[in-house]
Amino acid sequence: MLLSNVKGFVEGSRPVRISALSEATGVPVATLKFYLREGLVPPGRLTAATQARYDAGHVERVRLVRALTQAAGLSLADVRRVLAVLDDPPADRFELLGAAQAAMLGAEASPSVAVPDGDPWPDRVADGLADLGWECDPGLATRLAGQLRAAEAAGVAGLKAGWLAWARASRGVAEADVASVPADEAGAVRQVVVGTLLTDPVLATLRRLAQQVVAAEVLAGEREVTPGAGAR
Amino acid sequence: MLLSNVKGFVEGSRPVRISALSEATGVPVATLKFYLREGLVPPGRLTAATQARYDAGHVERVRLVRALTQAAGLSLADVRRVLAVLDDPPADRFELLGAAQAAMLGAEASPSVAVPDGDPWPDRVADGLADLGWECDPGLATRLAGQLRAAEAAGVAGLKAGWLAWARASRGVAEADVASVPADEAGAVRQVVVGTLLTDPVLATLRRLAQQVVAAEVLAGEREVTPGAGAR
DNA sequence: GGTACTGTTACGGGGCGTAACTGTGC
DNA sequence: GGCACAGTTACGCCCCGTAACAGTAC
Repeated sequence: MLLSNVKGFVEGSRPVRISALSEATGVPVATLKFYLREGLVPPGRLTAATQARYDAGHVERVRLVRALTQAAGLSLADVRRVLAVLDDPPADRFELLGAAQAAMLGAEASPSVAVPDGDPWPDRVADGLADLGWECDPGLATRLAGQLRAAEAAGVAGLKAGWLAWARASRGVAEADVASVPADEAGAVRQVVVGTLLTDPVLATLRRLAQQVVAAEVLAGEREVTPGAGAR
Repeated sequence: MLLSNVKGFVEGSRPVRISALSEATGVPVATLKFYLREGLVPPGRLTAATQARYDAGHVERVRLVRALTQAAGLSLADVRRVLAVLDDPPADRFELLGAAQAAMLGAEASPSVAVPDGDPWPDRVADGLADLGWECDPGLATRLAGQLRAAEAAGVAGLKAGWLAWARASRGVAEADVASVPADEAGAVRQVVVGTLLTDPVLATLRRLAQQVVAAEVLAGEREVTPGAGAR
């Protein structure tokens, strides 16, 4: 579907009917009606009691919903939260990031597995963040501790040392993230929320790619050290 | 639920009945039966036609299934694929990583959004990986291109420069990953598969934490440069 | 013989649409 | 007057369990 220049959306993109909206986005009319019903897409401008028009904003909105559900894997309930922040962005730029992130935290699995009282992870995380000089939202830190605990409980090794290494690497990611945030208010929210959500899968893929590269190097090194010998 | 030391699982953990398995894992009996039916948990050892025993392996298996579904957000179909690899790990250590990763690629959303012919991303990705000196699975590279394309189509900015920065940061993550892989065959598969899946959410959280830290620094810098002025 | 199991079948609820229906406008 | 459209209601599919049941063992 090579769209974006479809019947009636050539450029000036004057308002169109729902069938054209469907063509422009590749989303079935019935599904568009469903999104309208659910309030994920704002209603069209009524030209009569039973006639409505949709504009370029609707096209973008529909595409956004589809991107968040299909590419980022969000549920419609999560999408609703995200859209709420986009539609009503916080005025203060200092609150922006927090609000944007709060909108995402419904997603991402990990239904806040409660951490039992004696668990060492909350302290470890707090200490580690302090060592890094990271001052941040305690809610996120708790979340992190819970995730680490769950992984360890499932038998994952190397977390104690690993998570700090990951944290340092994450700084590099975040620097690229922040550098790409535009100056204008609305654009900033959108970039932070949509950008982060849609590029989380990108990072997952990059991690796997990098694992392949690093593993290949390590294995090559092993071969050199113990030529002719198998693994180990 | 402070478990792991429950009735009958004190240490020697001789085989027990399903109700004890339920108590030990915190999973309802009906759900355990469902998992057994689905083959996600191997059947117990029958002591009579209608009596079975479950051992420590079952406990671990159930916990693993729960961790993968609840903490990592996998569907049961994905869990099934992962378990298949764990149960029958590739013999060659060089194939191990590929097989382990293949088992994960059913998850993570992004249903392989087909990239249209004229799209620049496949070439950009190929060039970028070549510049980095990364030699890796073309399937993953294609996946990456598709994800980047989807993000850009949704209006995310800064990807052209950003993804390379992320790639470099990902190397650091992967080094920590690979360093934690144990020498023995079965343990290695488990660590790669389970470790990666369960710590993807950890990385997402770390990214958000790092965003807060970096953003705070940048905003502090802006304040210094333009004292008294609001956000730019 | 009552209770705790075994395996099986039937049912339920949430999520995400899709199809069908009844108007109204052009 | 035939067709496209608007809004609504009903239905369907998949996923993930849960409840209920019949038949053994202890």
